[in-house]
Amino acid sequence: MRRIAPERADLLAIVAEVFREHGYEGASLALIGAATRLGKGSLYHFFPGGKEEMARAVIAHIDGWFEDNVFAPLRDSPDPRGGIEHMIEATDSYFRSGRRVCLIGAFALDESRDLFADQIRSYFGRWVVHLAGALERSGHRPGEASELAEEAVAAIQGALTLARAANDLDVFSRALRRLRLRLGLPAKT
Amino acid sequence: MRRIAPERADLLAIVAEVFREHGYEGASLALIGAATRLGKGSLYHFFPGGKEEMARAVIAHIDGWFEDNVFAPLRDSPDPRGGIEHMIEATDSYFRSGRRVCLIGAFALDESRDLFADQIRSYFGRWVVHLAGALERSGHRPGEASELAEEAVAAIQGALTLARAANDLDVFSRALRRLRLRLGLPAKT
DNA sequence: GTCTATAGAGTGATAGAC
DNA sequence: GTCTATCACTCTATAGAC
Repeated sequence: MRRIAPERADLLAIVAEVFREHGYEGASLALIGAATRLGKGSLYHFFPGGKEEMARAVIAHIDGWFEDNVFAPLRDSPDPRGGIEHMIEATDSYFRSGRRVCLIGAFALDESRDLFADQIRSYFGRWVVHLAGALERSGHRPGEASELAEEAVAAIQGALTLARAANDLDVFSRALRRLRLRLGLPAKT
Repeated sequence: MRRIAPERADLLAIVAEVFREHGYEGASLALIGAATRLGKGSLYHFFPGGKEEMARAVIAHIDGWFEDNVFAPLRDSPDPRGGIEHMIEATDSYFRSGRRVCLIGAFALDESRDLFADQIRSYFGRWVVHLAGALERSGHRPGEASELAEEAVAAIQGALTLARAANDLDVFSRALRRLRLRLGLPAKT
C-alpha cells in the first residue's frame, strides 16, 4: 500500500477547517476522517494523542502562520506603520474577509478552553503585545498603545462573531476600515 | 411523586449555564440532567423537542432578558444617554464583568449557528438597531450612529473573547470604559 | 380516572481510543 | 476494524394532585 505521506501542513489545514466549522466537540473523528480521506488508523499514526493532539497541532499551526505573517512584521518591520498595514491585510486575507471564523477565538469561548488555555493565551497575548509595540514605535505613548492594541484585537474578534451572526461580510470589512483609521493608517489601500 | 414544578425561568437559567460552559455539542443530556437534577423523563416532558428545543428556549430566554433590560431602555428611554448608560450597566452585570461568555455569540461561531441562525441574527440585529436609534437621538448622524452601534456591539463580543482567552477580567472592564467614552457618556458612573 | 411530573431501563447510532 | 462508553432519545411505569 503505502501511499505518499500527505504533507503535514496540508493535513493540518484540512483538520483545522473541520474544527473551525464544527468546534472541538462537534468535530468527530468520522468528520475528520472524511475530510482528510484518512482512516482512523492513519489519524492515530499521525496524532497518537488522538483528537486533543490534533487540536493542539492545529492551534500551533495557526499560531505559526500568525507568527510569520502578522507578529513578525509587527515586530521587525523598520516602518511600524508598514507592519500594521501588513497585519490588517494578512488578517483580512486569513479570515477571508469574514467568511472564516477564528478557531482560536472559538476555542476560547467553550470548555475546550481549559485544554488549550496556554496556547490560546499565548496567541492573543502575543498579538496584543506586538501590535502595541508597533503602535509605540509609531508614536503612541506606551499605555495608550497597549490599550489601543487590545481594542484592535478585540474589535477583530467581535467583528468575526457579528459578521457570522448577521451572515453579512460587510460587517467585517467595515470593522477593518474603522481599524485602519484608528490605528493611524490611510483609508483604503 | 409529583414534586413542585420547577420554575421554568430557573430551569432555563440552569440549562443556559450548561450550554454556556460546554457549547451546544458539548452539553450532553447527562450534564444537563445532572445540573438540573432532572431525569430524562422530566427533561423531555418540559422540552419534547429535546436538546434543540432546550437550546431554542434558552436563547429565547436570554433574548427576552436583553429585550427587557437592554433593548427596551435603548428604545424607550426619554433620555437616550440614560438608555445607553443603562445598556452598559446591564451588559456589565449580565456578563458578570467578563466572567460569563455570550452564549449567543458562541453559538454564532460554530455549526450550531445553522440551527439557530434566525434567533442569533435577530438578537444581534436588534441590539445594533436599538443602540443606533439611541445614538441618533443623542445627536449622531444616522449612518454614523449605525456604524458606531455595530462597533460597540462587536467590541463587547470581542472583549468577552479576549477576556476569556487571557483569563483576565480587566480586559472586559477596560473595554466597557472605552465604550462609555466612545458613546458619549461621562467616564465612570 | 385524569393529568402532570418523575425516574430510569433500554433503543440504535456513533463517539473516541486503540 | 474492534472495542467500550456515551450519545440523543423513546418508552413504560409510577407517583401524587385534582
